[in-house]
Amino acid sequence: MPKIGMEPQRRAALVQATIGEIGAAGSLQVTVGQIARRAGVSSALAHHYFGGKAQILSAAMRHILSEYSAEVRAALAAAKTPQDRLRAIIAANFAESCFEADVISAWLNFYVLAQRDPEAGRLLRIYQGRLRSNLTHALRVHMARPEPAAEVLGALIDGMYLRAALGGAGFEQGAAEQVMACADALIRGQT
Amino acid sequence: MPKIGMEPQRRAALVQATIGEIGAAGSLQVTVGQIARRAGVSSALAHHYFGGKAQILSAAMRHILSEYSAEVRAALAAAKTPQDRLRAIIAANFAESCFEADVISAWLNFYVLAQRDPEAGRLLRIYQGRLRSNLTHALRVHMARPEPAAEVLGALIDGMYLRAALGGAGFEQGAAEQVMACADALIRGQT
DNA sequence: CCTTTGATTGACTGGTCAGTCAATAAAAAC
DNA sequence: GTTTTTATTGACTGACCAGTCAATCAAAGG
Repeated sequence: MPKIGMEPQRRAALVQATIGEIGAAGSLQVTVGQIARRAGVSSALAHHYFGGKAQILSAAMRHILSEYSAEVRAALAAAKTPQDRLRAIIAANFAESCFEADVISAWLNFYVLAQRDPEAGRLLRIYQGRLRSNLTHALRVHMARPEPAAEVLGALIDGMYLRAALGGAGFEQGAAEQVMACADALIRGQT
Repeated sequence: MPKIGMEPQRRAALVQATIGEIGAAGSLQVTVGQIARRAGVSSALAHHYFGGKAQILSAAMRHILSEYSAEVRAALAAAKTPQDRLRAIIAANFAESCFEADVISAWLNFYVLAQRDPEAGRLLRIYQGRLRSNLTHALRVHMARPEPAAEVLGALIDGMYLRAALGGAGFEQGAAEQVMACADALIRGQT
């Protein structure tokens, strides 16, 4: 019973399924067949809409990054005072929609993909650039030379993701607080 | 002309070739054939000595981790004063033998492997545990409650590796200095 | 109606790769 | 000098998988 206008739904389902499969497998070596099955369609349809596995992966990556962007933008908009902005950014980075097993695993795998696929590298560099810029702005209220601290906090957030990917225990909130504590120390201990 | 006692040499060459291939490909999807060719032997011989691809990967991982351990141990032994220890550990983490394109790439890929292979996860957790322990000890000279700072510095070092894996510019020495600056700030700004 | 268009699939293909095995050859041991 | 051990490989196989294609089905448009 082919209904019309399926494309957007199928695309979304496939993207979601891709993240789920990557998370479950802990690897980019998921077959188009697995992804398609999880999305409830045939692998041929996945190829039909996306063209190839590379495009499916790319779409999944864009989805994660855009969801992340939305989270940060919302947090920034909700920040009452300039001082709030720093905490808002850090909290957004560990919000549920981003800091979740499947997403973290996919995100880690995208770093690997970036070593091979220039497009993936470009996307990741854009993400890093935005994070740096956001942190720099937020830190400027607190310190004269915010750049080094922004760099450190950006790397620290990535490091927390990496450790979360390794599994371990209840990072979920601890991570955000540790990053905030580090931010406080950087502000207080500025040279 | 089969000489005797080749096994150790072949194993070492294959391990080295594995790291090289992973670094070149930016992925664990390197074939046993590629690894073997780089090591100058047939893929059958690689299977003969290691049993399978999983064991080759595991051996490469152990090699990187043990080289890393040696670097840290040497740095710690060379530290004159207790205050030196912290800088020594951080410097060792960014020493040439560890902080090199191929090795970083392989190390990142091992984090991915750890999501699927419990043995890889175990090894990585041992590495993290040692780093935490070393940092905690070194920080105790400077602060009453070193644990949170050690946690943060460990994650920060991992984050720096992750960013180095993404390529970018001359991290090589900048990274170490940024981590040291962060350590100073944590010590100075302790609550 | 009938035809165009979008949705959807099963079946097929060409290529790749981990792992096996029997064979060869040289050193070592007896 | 024969046997054992170690080193080494080419050739094979069984599985898996991305991508293709022709066919089917139903809604929409005329």
